[in-house]
Amino acid sequence: MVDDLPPLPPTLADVAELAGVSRQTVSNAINSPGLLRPETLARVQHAIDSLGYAPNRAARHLRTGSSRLIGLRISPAQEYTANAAMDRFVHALVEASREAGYHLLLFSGGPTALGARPDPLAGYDALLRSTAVDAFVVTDTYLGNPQASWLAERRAPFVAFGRPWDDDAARHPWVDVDGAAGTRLATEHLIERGHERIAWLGWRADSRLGEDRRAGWEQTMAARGLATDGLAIRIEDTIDAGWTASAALLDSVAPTAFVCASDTLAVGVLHTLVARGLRAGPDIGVVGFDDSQVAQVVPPGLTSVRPPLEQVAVELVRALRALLAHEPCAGGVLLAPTLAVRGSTAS
Amino acid sequence: MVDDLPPLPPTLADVAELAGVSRQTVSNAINSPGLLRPETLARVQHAIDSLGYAPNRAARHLRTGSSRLIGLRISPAQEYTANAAMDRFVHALVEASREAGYHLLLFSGGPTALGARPDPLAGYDALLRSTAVDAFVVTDTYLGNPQASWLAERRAPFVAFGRPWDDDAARHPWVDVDGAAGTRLATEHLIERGHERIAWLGWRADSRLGEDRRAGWEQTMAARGLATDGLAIRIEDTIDAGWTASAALLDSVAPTAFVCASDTLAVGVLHTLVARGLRAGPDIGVVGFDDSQVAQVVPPGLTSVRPPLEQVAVELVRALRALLAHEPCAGGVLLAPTLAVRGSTAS
DNA sequence: GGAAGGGATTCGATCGTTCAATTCGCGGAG
DNA sequence: CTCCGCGAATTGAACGATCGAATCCCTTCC
Repeated sequence: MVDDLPPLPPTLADVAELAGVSRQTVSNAINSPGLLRPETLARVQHAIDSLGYAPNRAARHLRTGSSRLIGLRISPAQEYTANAAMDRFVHALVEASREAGYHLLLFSGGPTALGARPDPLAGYDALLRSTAVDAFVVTDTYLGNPQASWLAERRAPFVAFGRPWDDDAARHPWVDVDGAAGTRLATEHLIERGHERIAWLGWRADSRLGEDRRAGWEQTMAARGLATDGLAIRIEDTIDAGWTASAALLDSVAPTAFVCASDTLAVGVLHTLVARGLRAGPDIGVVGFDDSQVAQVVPPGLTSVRPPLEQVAVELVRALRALLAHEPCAGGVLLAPTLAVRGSTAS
Repeated sequence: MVDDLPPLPPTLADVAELAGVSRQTVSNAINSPGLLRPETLARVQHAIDSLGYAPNRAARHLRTGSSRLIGLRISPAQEYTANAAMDRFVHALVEASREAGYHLLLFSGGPTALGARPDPLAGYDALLRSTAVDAFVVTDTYLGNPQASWLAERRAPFVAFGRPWDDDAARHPWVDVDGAAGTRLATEHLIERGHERIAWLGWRADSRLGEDRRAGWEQTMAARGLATDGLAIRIEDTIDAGWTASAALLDSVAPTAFVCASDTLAVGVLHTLVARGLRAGPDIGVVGFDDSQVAQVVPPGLTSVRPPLEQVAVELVRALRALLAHEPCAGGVLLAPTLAVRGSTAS
């Protein structure tokens, strides 16, 4: 039995020979076509096409020092929450990267299984030292981002999805979604529907991200002259916490609507309503944050703040290209979310 | 202002000089430590550690021909469905690959924007010819997989998640989830809870995947001597279709439970129940398929067949390693799902 | 004592591309 | 007629690792 291997891909030299030019000329045809005489270019192009030539990435990477790969660390999918935004974001990032001639390299946080502290830096270091990627996209900067400062310290190129909340000295480019603007949209939407007692379900006060979103609710309420006393509560980001807290609020201050820091919390509210025989929408308004798949499909549809992830991805890649081209750092970009209106705020 | 660049990473030669050995000895220390005398190995190791050396992936790739990268094409996240399994799967695959010393390279299907047919092969070809990846994981083989036969034709190494339903000549390794076993679990679970009129909500008959899942329901019903006449319906995989179809079934044959080919369809059933004031669980049993985040969090919790994606990923990587080591193809692997029981089948 | 053996280490070439420097060819200016 | 200048194409070296073959050194055996 003959174990015929796949044919070896053609190289620059093969193309050069076929076209009757030198290797370098073929290289130029690909990288700086303007240097060639039109007739030569055509001849080389024809040779490239007929051989099905594509530059060997390894050789190019070795010579130029650029792998045209962007590193993205993904954390385990959180089950039993509604935080599935990663899916949409990853795809948007793949698409934006492709248009810039980059691919995405995924890696995980190392041995999370057992016997190891969950080192947030594992993986970054190895990829950096082996020159596997040109840059990183860092996503979970809201956790006091040790990654960002660590990467900055090593002068590793990276762009963050999320503001450097805690670190005033941070000088890296970032892209973020304006959480306050999102909850402002949500609150105004509810007020327009006639609600006045609008509760806030948010995270612990040490979450800067959570406080940002809370501010949008608070500002809007104040601007409309609506009271907020006792209407805000800070809890963990789980369905059960949202469930318990919303039940307690209904019993104490009797809000007619909830603005939530996440879809997960909003789903907790939906559970309370179902348990009490109340209808989301006509009886109690509910707005989530993230526009997860859950928000889109859960009956009767959860109105939710939708982060413009496609736009975020485009801006991240734009910043990355500037960074890699050693252009001056343009600072941060703040993008406005939209509101996806569904049944949970219908009357 | 000094634009101090990141320091150049150390090379084999640097380590060799520090340790007082040749380049090749350092290379051996990394790739075949058994060849070195223990004392030499220790000396080299110390030099490696103190310099923070890691092999340059580009150089290694160029020389060995292996990029230690696995290509995975991701399609746009389908919104307004409950098919978020990709998230869990991608992470499981990243993790399994990491343990085998591989990383995942994500790519998309090319210019899906406008003016282009959605070529399912775009991306594969470019990566293959530029030797960017060692192999592919192909996931959407249920679509009559042109990828599989195309890749096989080019002798490109790949492993499929999904059986080669239509192609008897297919000789590539694959891993799949036993859909019939899953719906068997679901149907038996409902029968144990006292249900006898159990409906099937599935896909069009030309979906082999859907017919596989349907078979599990049908076999189980037959084995228990339960009638299935008029209880099965074949529709598209959308919430609206599931909604409409389940409403029609309730009016015509009045089933007490639904087994669905997907969580998306099951969510459609939930919508019907909410609209009619019926409770999922006590009134009507509902079982989905995929164990998506939606199933996990939607009130009152959707019982769902859970594909063992972590196990699938491990088997895929195992098959990939065998393939790349030119070991004989071990054929396919069929894995049994489990049932995640939740409120939608409670009494 | 010398040859044979074998484990440890070294040397030179090579993977496919791009960079830097050079050569070639041609037209116009001196 | 020579020389300069410029665009177009070529040549040789280098990126950092691994492969194959050669070399060294030390032990063992006759």
